[in-house]
Amino acid sequence: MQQRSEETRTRIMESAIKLFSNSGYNKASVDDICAEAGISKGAFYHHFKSKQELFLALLDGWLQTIDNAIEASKDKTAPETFMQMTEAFPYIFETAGAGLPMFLEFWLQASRDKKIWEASIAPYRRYHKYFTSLIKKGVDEGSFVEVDPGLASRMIVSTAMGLLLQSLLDPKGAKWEKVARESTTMLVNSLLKK
Amino acid sequence: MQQRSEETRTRIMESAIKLFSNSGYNKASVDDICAEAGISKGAFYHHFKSKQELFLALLDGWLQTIDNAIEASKDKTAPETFMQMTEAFPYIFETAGAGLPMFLEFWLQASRDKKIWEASIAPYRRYHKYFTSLIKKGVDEGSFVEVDPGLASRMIVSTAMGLLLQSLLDPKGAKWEKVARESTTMLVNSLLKK
DNA sequence: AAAAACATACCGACTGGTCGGTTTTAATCC
DNA sequence: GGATTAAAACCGACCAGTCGGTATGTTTTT
Repeated sequence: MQQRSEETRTRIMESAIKLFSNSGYNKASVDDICAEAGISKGAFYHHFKSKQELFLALLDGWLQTIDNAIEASKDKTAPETFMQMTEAFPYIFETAGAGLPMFLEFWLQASRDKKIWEASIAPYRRYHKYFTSLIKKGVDEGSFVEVDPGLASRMIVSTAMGLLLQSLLDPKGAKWEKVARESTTMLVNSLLKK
Repeated sequence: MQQRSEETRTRIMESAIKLFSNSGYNKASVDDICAEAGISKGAFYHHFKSKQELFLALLDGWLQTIDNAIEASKDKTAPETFMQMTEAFPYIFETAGAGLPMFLEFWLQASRDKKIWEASIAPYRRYHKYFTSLIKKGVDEGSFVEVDPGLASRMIVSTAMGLLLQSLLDPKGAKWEKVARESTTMLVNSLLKK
């Protein structure tokens, strides 16, 4: 039965997320990951042909969760979608401490590793397209003022990313969840037609 | 004479910036840095007692340039300062490809290394304070609408950081300099009293 | 000649990855 | 349904190479 195999694979990936987040891609050794997962090196290389492939698998899973979130808000109006996003903020910032360094790790690796870059850039562009069309929809619906949807998309994503980055650097420097909510409100307000 | 010593130290730091940017902190070995600088390992450890200390020195220099820029705009009005910042954008995005991974490296290391974190967090908070007081000044002067200066400061920094991050991931995905200029205009416009 | 600046050879710890062997699993046969 | 078997899953010792850092010696400066 392949259930045990499945479990092992999952344990490897979970351990990797934990260690990559805490120590970074380079510092977290394959041996460390194996120890954390409670398996042997042989098992590791049975499931993943290299450390990089494991990283790619992690990236894939992460992108999948985003895709799912987007899929879930498919048939809502533009403002509704934004409101739903703000509701996710508490959860995001709660879990940010653990997941964010991992996210940054993705970014950094992508800027240096061609393979990883190609695996990242396509979904990233897809998300930008989605956001752009969402804003365009809002403009066409008449609920948003007339802005350049592409530009607004870049700005919103930028604000979100920058906020997350700052919360990572200085978790106790501000009530980040509150800052994020107010920032979104401010952004959406400047977007909404009065 | 200590001029040669000074030169060697500078060469080490320049080589380190180049290699850290291209390969990252971990992958860029001390040997690599020495080879790039055209000096020996002995010379390296004569000038820096460890690899981390070199990194800290780099961070220091980088923060210094920011401090200088702030100092230069000391006695201008708030809107003027913002306009001056937009003028620096072309230069920033031109050199971003080389310097940004290094910047991200700072960030990532800071989130994991207590020593580096302490060296980063103090200046970071200082900059936040500066921005906040700048916006507050603008509000008091009557040129800005009444916003929460702290919140606005976080937002502006976030947008800048997010934009830089995006330009790093996808340099050819947009005309980032233009996006940055328009974003600033949009932000300042929503801040300026009509 | 003293000290600062630099070079070279080297060390122990650790890295990603391999490999031959062992156990577990599940389908097959009697 | 118990024995058989082959493949899948797993183990852990091991390899070649790399790393940051040191010890010791040589050159250059003052």
